[in-house]
Amino acid sequence: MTASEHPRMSDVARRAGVSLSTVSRALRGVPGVAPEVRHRVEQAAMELSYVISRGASSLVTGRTGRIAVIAPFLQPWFFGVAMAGIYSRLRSTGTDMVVYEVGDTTALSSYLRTLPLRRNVDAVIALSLRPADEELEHLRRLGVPVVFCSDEVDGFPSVFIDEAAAAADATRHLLNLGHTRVAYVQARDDTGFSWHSRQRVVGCRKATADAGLELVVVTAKTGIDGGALAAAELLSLSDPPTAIVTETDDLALGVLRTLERSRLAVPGVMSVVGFDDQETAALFDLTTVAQPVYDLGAQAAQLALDVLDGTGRTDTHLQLPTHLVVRGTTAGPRPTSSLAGPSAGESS
Amino acid sequence: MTASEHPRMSDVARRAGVSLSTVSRALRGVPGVAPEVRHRVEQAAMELSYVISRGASSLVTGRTGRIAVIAPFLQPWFFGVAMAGIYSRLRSTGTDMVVYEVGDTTALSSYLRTLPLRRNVDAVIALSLRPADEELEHLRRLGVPVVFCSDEVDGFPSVFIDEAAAAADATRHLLNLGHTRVAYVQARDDTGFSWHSRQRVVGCRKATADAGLELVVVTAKTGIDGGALAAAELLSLSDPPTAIVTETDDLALGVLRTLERSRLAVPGVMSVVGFDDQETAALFDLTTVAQPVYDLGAQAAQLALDVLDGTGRTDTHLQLPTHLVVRGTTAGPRPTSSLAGPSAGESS
DNA sequence: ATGAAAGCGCTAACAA
DNA sequence: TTGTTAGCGCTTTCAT
Repeated sequence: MTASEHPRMSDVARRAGVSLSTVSRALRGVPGVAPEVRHRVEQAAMELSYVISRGASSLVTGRTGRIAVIAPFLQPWFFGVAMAGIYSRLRSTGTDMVVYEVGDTTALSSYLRTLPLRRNVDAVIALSLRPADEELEHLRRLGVPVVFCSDEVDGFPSVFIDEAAAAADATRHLLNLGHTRVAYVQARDDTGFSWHSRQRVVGCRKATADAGLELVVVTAKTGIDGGALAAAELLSLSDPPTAIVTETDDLALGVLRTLERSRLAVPGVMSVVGFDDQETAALFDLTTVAQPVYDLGAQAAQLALDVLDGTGRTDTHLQLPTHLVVRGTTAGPRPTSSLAGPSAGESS
Repeated sequence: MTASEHPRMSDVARRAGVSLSTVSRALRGVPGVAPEVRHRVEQAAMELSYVISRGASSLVTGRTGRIAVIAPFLQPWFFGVAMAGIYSRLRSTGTDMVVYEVGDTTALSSYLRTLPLRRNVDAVIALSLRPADEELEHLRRLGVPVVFCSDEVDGFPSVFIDEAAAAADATRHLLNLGHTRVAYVQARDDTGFSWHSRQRVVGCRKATADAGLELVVVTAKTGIDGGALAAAELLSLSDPPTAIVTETDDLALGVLRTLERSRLAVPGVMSVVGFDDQETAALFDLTTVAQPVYDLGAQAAQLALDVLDGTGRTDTHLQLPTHLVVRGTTAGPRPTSSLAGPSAGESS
């Protein structure tokens, strides 16, 4: 893409028989250009297949027309969906989306430290990512436009769900069904426990506490395999639970796998609730908490856009609704709640 | 991120007591700077938290330090994994990744048409996307650096698998098991049939033809639901197949769902083979063709990088290996191959 | 409504 | 080895 081959604004100016600044004005659609002239300029630009060099204009305007999305991972379901949501809003304004993966804490902080200085983007959307407090303080002081998506952060525009309440809903569903021994599978990755993670246990614990019960918590690596291991751990307890809530659908799928391999009927012997409601949840007939991930992304993008055009305020906190989707993996506990009994193998 | 607040190169120059160009040279690490001076400059830059404005330098160098990834969708498994692969290579060179979703043909061609003119990126990686022939010709003439990932295109660097051979492998596996009525579920989205799609049927058809058999082909919308519908269609045939190959794992999952709801044993009554080997394939014990998606992305990124630094050639075609992963959804057909018993056609 | 001129922050000759 | 001088392609006062 050798720069020399592209027509420049002066080429358009010459062809339209006007000055450089007139072309600039005409093409940007600012008022103060005679309609006839504007048309001539557009014509010329079209004939030359002229497209403006954003780099050059951002050098003077200070705006890049780009927004960064930073995420701990690129691969998991959540991020793909959220990005699709973000992109949907961005595309309509012609804003480009540049993506960074900041898997571990050091990558994140090093990104954030150089952020205000690299004028590579106009704003940042942090996807399910919470920087350390001192980083946040630093960003706040600098007044850097960062929008948090799927996390609520003081002093920054944020879009999120009520994690604790959603998790509590799921737990209460189980409690109302009559379960008295409920376990929670918490995910931890290399970054430690995410914000989600911490909020969701709190919600579950509150729900069980309100019922005068205790919550059994085990931690697991993220993903299906992590869930499978966690379930094995729970099953080896001296007094196993009769219901399991997991932090994500992936974990629930793993739990289901272990259960099936152990020939423990679901929901006969064990009830399972996930979180996310991704496509596979329906496939497995998994009861789960649905969260509007696409919208989370779209709204975050909107907030970022608002901040950029001055419409936005840093204290916009947007909470999106979740709802429990009850499917076939939850039911009341068996009268005799021992895990001993024989049980039919369940579906594949 | 107001530009005025950032320290500029001249600030560093003043602080280090050297000239602008010395700072430029020192910071870029080009030879011809006294070690002592270089150190002083780096020191000054650090103290000021100076970070270079890429926009300004790309204005003069003509290089943006950015690569575009264009994909038809952002959400599906394949794209997340491929992007993670791309990113892994890009990050090490400090190249930014800007992502565009060009779902339909018009979005794609309008992107490609303005591409050479918008100097926003140094190169483009097209993910599982094949432009129309005239677009390709146009790009070839312009000499635009485009790398095709998961597709083989003449005159452009490409990274891909042997789609036809992989699909043929899957089919032969079934044939060797003794199946004589094999069906293929082909995916079609709004863009029509992708390149994959066309290649994979060819492979299946060749395999069956070589065995003197016919291949039953049905088309389906992409995704789990599409697969479920396709399976229903196949089950309602007067002479249903005993084995089904699908274009993707997602489709296979849908097929499995319909089969399960129809109470048709897998692989007892029906064998199923997917394509991709994503995480859920193992969960469902699905026999499938594994393709190295992450590597596909990483290699494509490498080719793009190579083209940029002059190392690359436009005729680099890289074929990556696939392999059939045999799991539990495939077995020989039953002796009496009629689909007796509870029969076809249930949906949701 | 239009044009001329002065940069935006950097790199790349060219001198020294 | 270092500094000086032009621009890169635009936007933006300030005149006209």
